[in-house]
Amino acid sequence: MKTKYPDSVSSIDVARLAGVSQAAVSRTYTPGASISDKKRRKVLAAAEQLGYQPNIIARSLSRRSTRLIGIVMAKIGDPFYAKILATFSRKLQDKGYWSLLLNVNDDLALDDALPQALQYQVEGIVLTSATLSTTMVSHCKNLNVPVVMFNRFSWELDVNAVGCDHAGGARMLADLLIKAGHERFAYISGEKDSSTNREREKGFTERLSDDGHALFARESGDYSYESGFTAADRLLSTNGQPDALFCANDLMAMGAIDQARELGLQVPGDLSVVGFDDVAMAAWEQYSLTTIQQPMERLVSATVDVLINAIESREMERVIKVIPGRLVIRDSARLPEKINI
Amino acid sequence: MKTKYPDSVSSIDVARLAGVSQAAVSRTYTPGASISDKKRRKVLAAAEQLGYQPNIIARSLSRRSTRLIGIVMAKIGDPFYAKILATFSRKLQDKGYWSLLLNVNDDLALDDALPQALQYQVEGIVLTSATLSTTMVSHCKNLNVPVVMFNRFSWELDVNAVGCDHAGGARMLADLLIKAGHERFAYISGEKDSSTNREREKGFTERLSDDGHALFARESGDYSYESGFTAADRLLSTNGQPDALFCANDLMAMGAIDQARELGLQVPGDLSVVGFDDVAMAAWEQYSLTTIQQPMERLVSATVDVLINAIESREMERVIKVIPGRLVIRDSARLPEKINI
DNA sequence: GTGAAAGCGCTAACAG
DNA sequence: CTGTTAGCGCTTTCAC
Repeated sequence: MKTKYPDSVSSIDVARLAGVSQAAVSRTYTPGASISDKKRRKVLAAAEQLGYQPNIIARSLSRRSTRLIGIVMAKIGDPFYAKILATFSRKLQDKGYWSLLLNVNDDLALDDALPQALQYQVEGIVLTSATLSTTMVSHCKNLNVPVVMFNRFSWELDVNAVGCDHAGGARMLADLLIKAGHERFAYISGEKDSSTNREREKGFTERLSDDGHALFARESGDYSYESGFTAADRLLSTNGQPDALFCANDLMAMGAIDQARELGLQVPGDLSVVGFDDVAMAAWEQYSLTTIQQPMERLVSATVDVLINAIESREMERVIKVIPGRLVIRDSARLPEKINI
Repeated sequence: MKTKYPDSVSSIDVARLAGVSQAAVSRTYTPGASISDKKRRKVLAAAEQLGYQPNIIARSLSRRSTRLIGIVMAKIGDPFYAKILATFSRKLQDKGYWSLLLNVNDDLALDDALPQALQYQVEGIVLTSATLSTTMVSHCKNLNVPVVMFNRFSWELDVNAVGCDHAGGARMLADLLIKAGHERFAYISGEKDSSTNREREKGFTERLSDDGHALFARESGDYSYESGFTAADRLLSTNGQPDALFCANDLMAMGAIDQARELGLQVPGDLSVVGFDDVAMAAWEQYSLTTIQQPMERLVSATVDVLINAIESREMERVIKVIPGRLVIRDSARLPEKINI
C-alpha cells in the first residue's frame, strides 16, 4: 500500500531548506511566538517554495485543541434550519472555529452521532434538533465539552440553552387574534414532543384562556408544508369552522393557507392564519404571512457566545437565554379596528 | 493555564486498567487487527469503565487519514442548496466520512477557505459554488486531494465535475413552450457568470433558434425570489409582453408568478412560466410550477462516488458526469394540444 | 496473538 | 531569540 500523502511537506522539510531549526518554523506560524523577523522571512520563503501549510491535525493533537465545533441538525432541508446553519457556520468561522456537520436522522440517531463527534475532539456542540439523553449529557460533561441547545429547553437536563421565547411569541399572536375579534381559534401543532411545539401551544392557549377563550379545534402536523395542508383539510371541511388558525410554524401555515383557498375560503376574509418563524417565504405575495420573527442573528450570536465562552473560560455554570421574538404583521390575519398593539 | 482535557482518558489508561499492552487496546479498535477475543473483552470492559473513546485526531495523524470531506458552499439558505447539503452529509456519513462545512461568502472567499480546509487534511473537497482558481487546482493536485465540482463545469480547469444537464433541461422546457404554441419567449437569468446560468440560457435559446424563434426579452436576476419578482416587473410592464417565461431557477419563477398575478395576469392563461430545479415549493398549490427536476439523489450519489473513488483508489484521471434532468409538468405553463412530449 | 518501539507533524517547556 | 527535547494519542512494523 502506498503512503497516503507522498507529497506532503512537513515543517522539517521547510526547516531544512531554510537552514533553521524545526521549532523556528513552528514559531513563525504561532502568533505571538518570539522569532526574529529575519528568520521568519527565511522560513516563509522556504515554505512558499515548498508549498508548505501547517498540519492542523498535528497541531490539534499537540495543542489539544481542534477548533472544531459539532453542529447537530436534522431537517437541514427545512428553510428555517438551513438559514440557521448558514448563520452558525458563518459566525463560527468569524471566530476561527470550524463546523463539523452532523446530520442526524433515523439512520444516524443523536446518541450514535454524538460519540463520533466527540471522538473528533470537537470543542463544543450545538444542538439544533432532538434533545440529549442524560447519559450523553454526563458524557459531554466528563469530557468537558460544552453543549448548547438551540431553540429547545429542558429543565431536567443540565445543559445550556438559548432560544426564542416561543410561548411569548405565541401569546402575542393569540392577543392579536383576540383583539381582532376572532371567536373560534384553531391550532395546528408541530411534532408533538418537540419543546418548541409545547411552548408555542402553551403560550397560545394560555393567552386564549386569559380572555375566556378555549381552543376550538386542534390538529397535529409535523412542521412540514404538507402536514399543514392536510391538517387544514381536516380542520376546515368539518361543520363548525374556526375563524382563526395558528400554525406552529410558517411552513404549515402556508400549507394551511393553500388548503383554505383550495376549499374556496378567503384568507383572511373567512379565516385568519398566523405562523411562526418568519422564513423568507412568509413575506412572499401569495402568503404575506403574519408571524413571529425569530431574531436569527441574535439567537445565533447568543448561542455562539455562550458556547465559545464556555470553551474558552472553561466556565461550567449553566446558562439559559431566552430571546423575545417580534410580531410581524402582514396580511394573512384580520386586524383589530384600531391598531395599537 | 490548566490543561485542556484534564479528564481525557487515553489508550494507555485503558491498557493499564485492563492489564494489557497499549497496542492491544489499539488493536481492539482496529477492525481486522489480530487480537484474541479474551483480550479484546478485557479491553472493552476497561474502556467502558473509564469511558474511553479513541481519539480520532491522534488516529488521523498516525494513519494519515482524517475521513474528513470539505464541503464548500455559498447560499446555504437557498432551499435547493440546503437540500443538497443535507443529502451530501447523509451520504458521506453513510460511507464513514464527515463533513467539514465551509461557508463561503464575501467575508470568506473560496481562495481563503480552501487552504484552511486543506490544513485540516480533508481527504476530498466538494465544491457547490464558485469555481476554483487555477492555482488552487494545482494546490489540491500537489496535495493529492481530489476535488469534484457539483453542478458547475469548466473545460479549462482540470477538475472532476458532476452535474445536471442544464442545457438539455432548458432545451426540454423550450421545446414544451414552443409546442404549446407560444410566440414571445423571455428569459430571466441567474447570476450572469455562473456556469449553470450560461448553460441554461444556451440550451434554451438554442432550442428556440432551432425552431426559428429568438429570445423576445431578457432580464437579469440573481436566483433569488426577489430578483425574479422585480425582473418580471420590468419584463411585464413594458408594451409588448412575452407569453412564455423561463426563469433560471424555481425561486425566481415563483417571484415572477407572484409579480405577474400582481399585475393582473393569469398564469398560465396570459403567461406561461417555467423554472428549473424542482424545489419542494414548486409543487405547492399556489405555484404548481412546471420545471426541470434535478435528480438530487443521483447527482449527489454520483458526486460522492467520484470523490470517494478518487480518494480510495488514488486515481487521478479526470471524470466528468452529466446527468439528465426530468421534465415535471404542472400547471404554470400552457400545454400543447396533443401531449406527446 | 502479543509487546516494545519507532514514528505521524507539531507545540511547548527548557536551557542557553 | 533560538535549538534541543519531550511529549500529544494512536498505529504499525518487527521480533518473539
